[in-house]
Amino acid sequence: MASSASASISNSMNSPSNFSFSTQFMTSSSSPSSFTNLLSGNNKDMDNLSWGLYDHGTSDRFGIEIPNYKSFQPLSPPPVSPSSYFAIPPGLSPTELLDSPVIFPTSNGPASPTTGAFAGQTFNWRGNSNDNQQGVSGQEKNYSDFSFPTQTRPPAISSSFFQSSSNSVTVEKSLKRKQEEWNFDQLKQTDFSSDQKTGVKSEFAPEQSFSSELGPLQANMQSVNTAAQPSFNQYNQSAHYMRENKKSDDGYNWRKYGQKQVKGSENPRSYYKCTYPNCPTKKKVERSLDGQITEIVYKGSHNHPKLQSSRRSSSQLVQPSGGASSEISDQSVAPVESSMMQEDSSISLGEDEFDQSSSMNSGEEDNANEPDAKRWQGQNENESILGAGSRTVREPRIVVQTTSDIDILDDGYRWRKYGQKVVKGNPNPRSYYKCTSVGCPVRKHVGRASQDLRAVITTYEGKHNHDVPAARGSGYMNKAPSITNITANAPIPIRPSVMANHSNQTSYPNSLHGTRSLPASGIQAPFTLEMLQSQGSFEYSSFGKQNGTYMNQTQYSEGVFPRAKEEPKNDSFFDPFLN
DNA sequence: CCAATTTGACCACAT
DNA sequence: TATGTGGTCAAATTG
Repeated sequence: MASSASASISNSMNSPSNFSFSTQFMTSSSSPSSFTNLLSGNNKDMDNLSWGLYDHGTSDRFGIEIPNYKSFQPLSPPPVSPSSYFAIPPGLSPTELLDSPVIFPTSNGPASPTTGAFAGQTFNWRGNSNDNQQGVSGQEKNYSDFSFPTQTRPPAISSSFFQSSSNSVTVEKSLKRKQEEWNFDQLKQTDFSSDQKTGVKSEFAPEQSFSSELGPLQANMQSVNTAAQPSFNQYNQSAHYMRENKKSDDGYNWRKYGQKQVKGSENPRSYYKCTYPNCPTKKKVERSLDGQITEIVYKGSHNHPKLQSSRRSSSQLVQPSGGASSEISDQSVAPVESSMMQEDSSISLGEDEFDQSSSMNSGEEDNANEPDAKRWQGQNENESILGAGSRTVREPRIVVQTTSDIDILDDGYRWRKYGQKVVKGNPNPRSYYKCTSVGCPVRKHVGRASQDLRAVITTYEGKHNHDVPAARGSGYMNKAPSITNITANAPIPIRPSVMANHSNQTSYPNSLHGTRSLPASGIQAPFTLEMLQSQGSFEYSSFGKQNGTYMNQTQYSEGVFPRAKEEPKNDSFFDPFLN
């Protein structure tokens, strides 16, 4: 077959919130379908995925369970307001939108894991108001996080809540590092903060994290509600966080089993294990000198429901049954989570996601950049680096890692890197990968957009002549974890509108398997790296993390949903956005 | 006294 | 193979 190329942009970027395509871009991609693919992959899937993403809803500190979605935020200040991405009527809170059945058909979508419906509540769209706040004062702006509260939405938790919470930032090391490379100035992102919990992703929050992080985020959310809301000073939050963390309000009980000063960071890293019997979940938490959590990385997923009350004492054990009394959401959520979060699956947000997706198996690119992440993250390098600068109170970035091999995960195919090159017009090296399946001609290029390092552009060339390889060992197809991974790869921005139409994708999170199986076969997208790149015009937008997310999704879609092109429906899906 | 945290040592992995 | 780094263990410490 003729090879077709599709390009996806992954979110490596943390871009700020906005994800906008410039008109140019739009136009350039003459074919709607192609564009759609891009978007579709991202958007739809992403959205859906996002739900899937939050594995856990751990919410650490605050006990609020909010799924985090990390979205990547474009480093560069979003030219466009988040709203541009999708407009939400002033009076209407994102949350509402999310909640709206119409918008998010639970059937498909990404219903919130917890509730089964989008938790609009969590939807924190922090728009502008928060943007500033996060605070980041100058250095970095927070990333807008986009979080969905998985759980129930406690009434208390409201959009407002989110906003406040938004302050917290989660930072991924990778991001940080990158940030260092980049100017923070560019970073300014609006935050929508999804990540409350940990904070905001201060540094870069390129990504929005979903998934497991969500849990933490949720926690944050909760905590925020309870405590922080008012002023949301970063510092306050941070302090608050600290306390909360100790409590392990993310809904799970954690036992600290180690602390270490890691190289490259002045911040001590603490290691925690879930106290639930046989639960493999661990998390690493880095705190800045002032006690603020700069980064949280989750590894593995909980194989049990989270504890119920948000404010459980730290010592409290997990209730096996899961449900807890207090929060309805928890119960509802728990099952989802458990299913979603399989042990291996890890979700990473932020660049990690990006990385995974983009780098595919090897994650080489990212890895190269982020050596540190190795173990936990394994191939996924999710680690976030706090830049030194990150210190302003940002919320930590939460990363969920999967223990399983990532390489398979990212798009379901295995890839072998066969080259790397710097192409004209883009200082960033493009890695070249080849499908490892015998006789399969498919290749892909992965590179970062010259304009925004955070943006990862993946171009597929050729069509797979085989099905998606079974996962190694666990087979991502089979395991939930893998799903998780997938999700991880594609943080999904939550866009209500989008979600509505895509039933297919919506289901995504939950039914990744199916999705993946779809097809590998085709590849498709009309976009090529060049196209994208050339388009300097396209921007990620304001959706804050969404952008990142968006990007991720795109990528995700690539691998996972190659056929996007083939499906017209998707196109329609985007129409609204396009307009 | 108990439980949780701290912290130095050890181990595994990558370079 | 040696070295460095991150992650984990487990005794000691603390509340």
